[in-house]
Amino acid sequence: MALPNRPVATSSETEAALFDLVDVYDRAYETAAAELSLSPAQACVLGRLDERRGMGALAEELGCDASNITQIVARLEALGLVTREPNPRDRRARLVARTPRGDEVNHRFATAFTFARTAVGRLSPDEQDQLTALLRKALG
Amino acid sequence: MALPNRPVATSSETEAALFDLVDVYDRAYETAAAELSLSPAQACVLGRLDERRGMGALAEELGCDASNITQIVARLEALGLVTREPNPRDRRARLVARTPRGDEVNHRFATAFTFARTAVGRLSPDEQDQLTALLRKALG
DNA sequence: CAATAATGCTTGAGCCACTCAAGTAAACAA
DNA sequence: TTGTTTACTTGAGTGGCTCAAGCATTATTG
Repeated sequence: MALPNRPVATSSETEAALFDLVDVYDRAYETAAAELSLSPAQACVLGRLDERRGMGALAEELGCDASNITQIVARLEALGLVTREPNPRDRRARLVARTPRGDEVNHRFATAFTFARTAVGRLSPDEQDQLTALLRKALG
Repeated sequence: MALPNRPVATSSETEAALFDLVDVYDRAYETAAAELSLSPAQACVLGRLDERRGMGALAEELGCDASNITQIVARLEALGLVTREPNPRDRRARLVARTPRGDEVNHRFATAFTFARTAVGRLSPDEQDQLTALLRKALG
C-alpha cells in the first residue's frame, strides 16, 4: 500500500477533510486495481483505451515519459489485456487497443472502484451541486 | 510524475470534481517533495517525526510493511535528515528522530506544499464550513 | 529457570513505476 | 539527398513496495 500523500499537520478542519478524502480515494483506487491483479498505473492506462490510440498520446495525457508508457503497455500486453498494432498511416507509430479480455477487466475495475460513486451517493442532489461548486471554486 | 489514480469515465459532475481534486493534490504533493529532492514517501515519513518514534509505529500508521519503512528511513538517514538511535528500554527497537537539517527540510516542505492552503483560502469561512461538512458526509 | 514463543527490525529477492540518455527506424524538409 | 524531427524502444539507475527468512531481544509458560 502506497504511503499517503498527506502532511501530518492539519492547519484547518477543511484541509484535514481534504487530506482524508485524497487518502481514502487513493487507497480505494489501489485496492480496486489490486483485486484485479493490476497496479494502479496499469489500471489507469487500461482505462484510457476506450479507443485505440498511440503511445505518445497516452504519455502526453498522463504527463509522463514515453518510455514509462512503453513499459506499462508491455506488461498489459503480456497479460493479454492490450494489443500493440502497427499504425498503417505511420510505420513508426503503434496503436494500442484493449483486447476483449482487457475490456472485461477494465469493466470489472470500474465496478470495483466504487469509492467516488458511493461517496457522492451519500449526498442529496442539492448537496452534490454544492460540493461540485465548492470544489471548483477551491481548485481556482 | 506518477500516473493519476483517476478513471476516465466521469459519471457525474461531482465525481469529476473529486477526480480533479485528487489529481491536482497528488501532483502538488509530488512536486513539493521533488523541489527538495525528496520522494513523496520520504516527505511523508519525514513529516511524521515531530516526535521520535519507533519503526513499527511508523509502519502501522502508514499501513505498510515494516521493511518498507526500514528502507525509506535508511535513505533519509543517508541524506542526514534523520537518525536511528537505539531504544534504551528495548534493545530490539530503534527510535527515529529528525536531525536539525531534517527539521529544516520538513519545514520547507510544509511551506512548499501550498495546495491545500491555497485551495481552502479561495473559500469564505462559511464556504469552508460547508465544504468540510459535505466532505465528511460523503466520506461516511 | 529453561525452553518456547512473540516482537522489532533488517536483509535479500523480486516486481513495478519512473526518469534520463542513447538508439533505431520512419517520416518530413530543405 | 541529406539532415532533422518524430515515435517509440532499450538500458541503466533510483525508489517504493511486498514477501520470506533471519537475528536479536524480550516475554511467556510449563
